[in-house]
Amino acid sequence: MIEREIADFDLEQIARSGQCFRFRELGEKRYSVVAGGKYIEVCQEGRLVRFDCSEETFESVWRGYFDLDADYGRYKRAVAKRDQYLQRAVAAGCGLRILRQELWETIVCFIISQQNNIGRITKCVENLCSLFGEICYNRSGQVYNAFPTVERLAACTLEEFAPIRLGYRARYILSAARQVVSGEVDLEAVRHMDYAHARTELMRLSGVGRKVAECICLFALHHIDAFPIDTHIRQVLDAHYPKGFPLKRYRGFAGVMQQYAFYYELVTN
DNA sequence: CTCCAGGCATAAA
DNA sequence: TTTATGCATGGA
Repeated sequence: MIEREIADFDLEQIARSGQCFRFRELGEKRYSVVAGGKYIEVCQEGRLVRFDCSEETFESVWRGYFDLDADYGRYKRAVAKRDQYLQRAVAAGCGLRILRQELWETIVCFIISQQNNIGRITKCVENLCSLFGEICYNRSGQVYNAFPTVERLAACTLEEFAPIRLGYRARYILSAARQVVSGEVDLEAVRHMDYAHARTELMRLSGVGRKVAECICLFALHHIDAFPIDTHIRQVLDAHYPKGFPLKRYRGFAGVMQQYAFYYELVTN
């Protein structure tokens, strides 16, 4: 069991922020997460966060996953004092973090996310994992499913996807998986590209347009200058930033501001 | 019944 | 290059 006092960290906000669909609420401020094939239970009391794992696993996996080495106070202090909207958004989501999620998993989840709502996205991801994800056991001997590998999904047929209820996104995922397995799109290369090149390359995948590619860049590749504009952010920009969002002010970490705004819309609507 | 949810692919202008 | 349209599903 690892215990840490962590500033600017709120497990509940992170779990509800809609960047990862594999958090499960176990109890009061207590969640499980499956990421990169690994299972962990985390709980929080005030600033004290408990990670149920070994020191080695905490250092090699979860410190990076939860972005614990970043100084979110610095991001928050950059917010313009007179920007009332963003000030409120940061106050509402003061414990958010940009996670470092596994690339293939993030590609699939955000293909599913298009023209969809978070509740149904979560169900689709659950269905996908329980059908095609490797069966694993946590430290208590409970079963969980890893996220399906790209090879496993590439070997599927559209008919096998039917019970997942992916709608028209099923063929996108199948095609994207085959593009990766065939080498047509090289994810290992994408990992080493800068933001602009990674986005362009990801958009070659079927079902991945600009918005989904930017989400993948932000939530998997940690290009935190990515600023995905979805329907909610569009409304925020129209209502509060008629002259455009001040991207220059937040150059290098605009994606963090995007996440504060997205979460704020989530909890206030 | 209609409208909408973290858009995308395709065709047409 | 920008702008219209169809697309699966389920909940409000």
